[in-house]
Amino acid sequence: MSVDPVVDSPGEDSGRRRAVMADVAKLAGVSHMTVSRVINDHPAVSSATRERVLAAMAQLAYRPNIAARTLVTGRTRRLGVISVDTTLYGPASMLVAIERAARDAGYAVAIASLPALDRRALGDAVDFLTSQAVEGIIAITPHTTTMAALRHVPTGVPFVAVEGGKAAVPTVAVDQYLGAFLATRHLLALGHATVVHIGGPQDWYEAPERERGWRDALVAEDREVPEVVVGDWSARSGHEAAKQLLGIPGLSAVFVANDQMALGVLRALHEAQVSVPDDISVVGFDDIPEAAYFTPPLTTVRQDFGEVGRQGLDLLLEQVEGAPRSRRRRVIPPDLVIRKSTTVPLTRLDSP
Amino acid sequence: MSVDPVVDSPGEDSGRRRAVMADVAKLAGVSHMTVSRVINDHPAVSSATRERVLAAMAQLAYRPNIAARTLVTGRTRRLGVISVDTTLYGPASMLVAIERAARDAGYAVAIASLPALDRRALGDAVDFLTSQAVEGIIAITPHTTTMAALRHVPTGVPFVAVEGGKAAVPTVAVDQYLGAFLATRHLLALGHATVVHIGGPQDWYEAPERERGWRDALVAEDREVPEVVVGDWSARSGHEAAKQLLGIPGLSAVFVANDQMALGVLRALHEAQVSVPDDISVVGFDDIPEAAYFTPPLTTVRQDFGEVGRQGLDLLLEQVEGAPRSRRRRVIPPDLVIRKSTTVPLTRLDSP
DNA sequence: ATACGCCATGTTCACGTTAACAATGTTCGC
DNA sequence: GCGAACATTGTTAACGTGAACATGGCGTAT
Repeated sequence: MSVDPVVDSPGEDSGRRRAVMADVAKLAGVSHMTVSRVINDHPAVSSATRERVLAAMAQLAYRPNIAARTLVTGRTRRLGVISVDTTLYGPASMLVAIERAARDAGYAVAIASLPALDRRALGDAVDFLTSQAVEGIIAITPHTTTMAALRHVPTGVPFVAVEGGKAAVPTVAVDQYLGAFLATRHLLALGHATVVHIGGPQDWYEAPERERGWRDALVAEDREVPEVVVGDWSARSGHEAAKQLLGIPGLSAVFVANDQMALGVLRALHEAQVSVPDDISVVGFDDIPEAAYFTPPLTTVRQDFGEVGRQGLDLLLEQVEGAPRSRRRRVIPPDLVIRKSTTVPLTRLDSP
Repeated sequence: MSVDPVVDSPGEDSGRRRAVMADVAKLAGVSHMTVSRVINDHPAVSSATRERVLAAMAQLAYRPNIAARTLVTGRTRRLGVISVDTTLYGPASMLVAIERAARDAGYAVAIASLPALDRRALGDAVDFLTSQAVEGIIAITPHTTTMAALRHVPTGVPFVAVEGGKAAVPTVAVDQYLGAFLATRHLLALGHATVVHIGGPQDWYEAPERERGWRDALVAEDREVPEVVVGDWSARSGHEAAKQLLGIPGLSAVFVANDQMALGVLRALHEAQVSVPDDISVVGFDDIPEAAYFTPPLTTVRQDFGEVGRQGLDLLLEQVEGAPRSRRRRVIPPDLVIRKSTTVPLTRLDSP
């Protein structure tokens, strides 16, 4: 329990006041301007002087006052992230990736979570971050409502939406359509006559995209397109949706719009004594970390959320730093991860 | 595709430069000081003047320059959050709760994620946030290593650790010991002779605590204390641990240190044709949203992460705002959530 | 009627930094 | 050896806000 002697080391008068540039200057026997030059790596400082200044800075545990710097330079080097529900795996992953990349690029990240999904909440969040003087904002808002609200964001502050469909602002997103297409084609290639789809809530950008990919894959091979059952992304809703589907005669393959709902589906099928994949094949979407340990391990579509976050930051910095803005929309391809929840349908095994 | 006319409304000369206090003052025909008083709700402003100033502010879309304000007041109203892996459900939930509560209290939140779990990474993160002039820091670091590193945090900046055991700093945490005790006692009460424990990695604060609770519950009823098998929180490790346990004769109840590992356990048991709960009862820890939809729905210990986050913020603000600091450690009680993965053991049914 | 006090507002300054320009000393070319 | 270019350092002035103090006008108590 010894007293910690780190930092906050005594100034000359031990007056406890944080050292400022003038203090360093006095101790090093130079003007404050020379100290500023050392800090900003200005070339016009002799190495002898630089050493003296650095020593003084260390001795006083000097930290630059960023408020003063911001005031005079007009740059805050801060970015804002607006996010819906960072409890979800996707948004959480993107947030982490964004923060890492931002820090590497010398920016700090302030966050604002959305308490609701209406235009008002988005406006408040933008307002809040703007009042924090962020130089740019990344929104993780996979909802059509918030996407629409983006249209009303005050111009002037660089803005990027990740995982948010076609918007009035630059965007980075995983190709949901492609992922759904791949998943469905995988099931058809195994020999399933058609594929039932359990979709997500329609006010999320991903849901209609995934549905479209599924539908097009069926149409491309002239298959019947069954009715879509809609859930709300939760395991609970997947569980209920699956119970509805059990009555369908000949059902052998289900493409579920996310892994949580797929979990609910697996459970419902298990309860109904329906074997997966022998009786029914199931494909999910997202590849959450748990998916590989479902019963059975889930075939699903992996989205590289980290990459989405990094590219989103990249796109934002292009705007912030005024680089020649490249294309306004970047698309990340997903990967189909085949595990144990899909196989050849029984009907096909029966009649070769 | 019409041009958006919102905000950024034209200044008098449409010179595009952001309006400052002086501009508002001129337009309203007052001094900048009166504008400042209106902004800060100073009482000594006549309502007529106030109206005029507010109108001018609206017309110019004036936003106060927080850097200037910070410079003169010395207060940033910013807090920092350091977090391990916000991809995990617990940390993510706490982060959201902290941000909400902070914004409500008028503070902004900057984040710093830890790329590694050593003392160096923690030091860097603290350094980074300090350089951002945060007024306080909350660390979400459930590791004994980072906890130990907290000891070396520079004094002077208020600090709180959430979910981090006994530390050199004020702490808020769920009572892990109690949760484990409740879980184990529940199994014993059902009639199981003893309970096997699959523990978490020992360098996490929670792991030894949960193990201790489990052990004490067994000892309290004079039961045999089996060897602990250790996993790494992942479903994969739970799966492997369970395979090791299958050989144990008479095994009828398992207390797993988190829900993900419990998921792996459920899968391993399923693969081995062992019925849960009929052959073996399983209890998890955390109550992640998916737990209710495992096969079978998982009996587990719920932690109120939101509450931990809020209390953590509360504790931090006590320090920041210099209130009479209350106790330095707050403990949140967990809840046992009984679902379908636990029941009376077969042995007991056999011989009544 | 006058002085006192209070209310509303204005003036001046400081916060800590960087930009712009000024002022040294130093070296090099011819 | 002298002027010009250069390297190094210093001086001054912003940046936009809030604190502290100053000012003026008006009502009221005496």
